[in-house]
Amino acid sequence: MNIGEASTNSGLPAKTIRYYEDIGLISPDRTDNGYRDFSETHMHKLAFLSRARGLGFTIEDCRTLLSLYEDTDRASADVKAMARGHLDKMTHKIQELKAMQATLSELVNKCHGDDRPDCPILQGLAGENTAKGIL
Amino acid sequence: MNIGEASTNSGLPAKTIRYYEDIGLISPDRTDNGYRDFSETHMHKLAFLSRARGLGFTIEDCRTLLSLYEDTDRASADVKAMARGHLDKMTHKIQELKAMQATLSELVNKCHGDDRPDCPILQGLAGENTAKGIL
DNA sequence: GTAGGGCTTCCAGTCACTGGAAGGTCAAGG
DNA sequence: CCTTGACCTTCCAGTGACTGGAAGCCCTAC
Repeated sequence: MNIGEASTNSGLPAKTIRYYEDIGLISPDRTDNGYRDFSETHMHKLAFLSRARGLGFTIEDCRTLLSLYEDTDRASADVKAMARGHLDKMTHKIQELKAMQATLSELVNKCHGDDRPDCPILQGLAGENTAKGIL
Repeated sequence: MNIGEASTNSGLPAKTIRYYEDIGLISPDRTDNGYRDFSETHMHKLAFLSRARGLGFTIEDCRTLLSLYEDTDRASADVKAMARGHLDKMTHKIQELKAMQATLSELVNKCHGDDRPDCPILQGLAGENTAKGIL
């Protein structure tokens, strides 16, 4: 299977697949003409990578996960620890975003949004928040 | 005020302030010895930038916001539209992260996490999800 | 005069791709 | 046999928003 088909089947752009080879995540065979040739095993790995990336794991996490996946002697505790670490980061990120969202929407609600220059959003950003300091 | 003090007062790393000058967000004066010299006005801008970045606005958003801030003829509607656009992106991002979080925590909960190799997390990533397809 | 801390510039690296140029390969149609 | 077009190859550069580090100047204190 050449890269176009591999791309279609895995949902990963061809560029991304080449990049994954570049950084050593996969090493597809080559046909005589130099084209990459993806076996079923490689397709499984691409699908694995696509899912892991889709869950927000970093490339280095994916490298580790792939090696755990291929290591039949792994301890599931190792995988679980990684996943939990990643979950913690996600939870933290969500909290952060929610805090930003809350602050900004408060400012947005205060802004009448017409053609006059008076703007509580800019005032908030400038630190002129006369009410309770939300920033 | 030189860059060290400006950094302390604004909470922005000196490197970041230099970077902001590089990309034309601020243009502090220079003293005879070549050191940057930050006026009160510049410090206000740095504080503004720090808050805007803290709310997740991109650098280009910040550039626009700063110019609106300095334009006393602005329409608050323009600011509000930007802020709303940004809020939408944040909301979207939060949804995305929550979806990842939900999927991954489901897998984590299924994983016993001991020294045996059997691991629902890896199985899920590999697409061997025998239950309802959560991935 | 020398030690330290702070300042300057410039270059390179981060992360995970993504775009584009220049060129080789292959199957179909004329 | 030639061309056309879709595919593939490699390599280089750019993204966003910094961040780290090297090499060297400036200023103050001892």
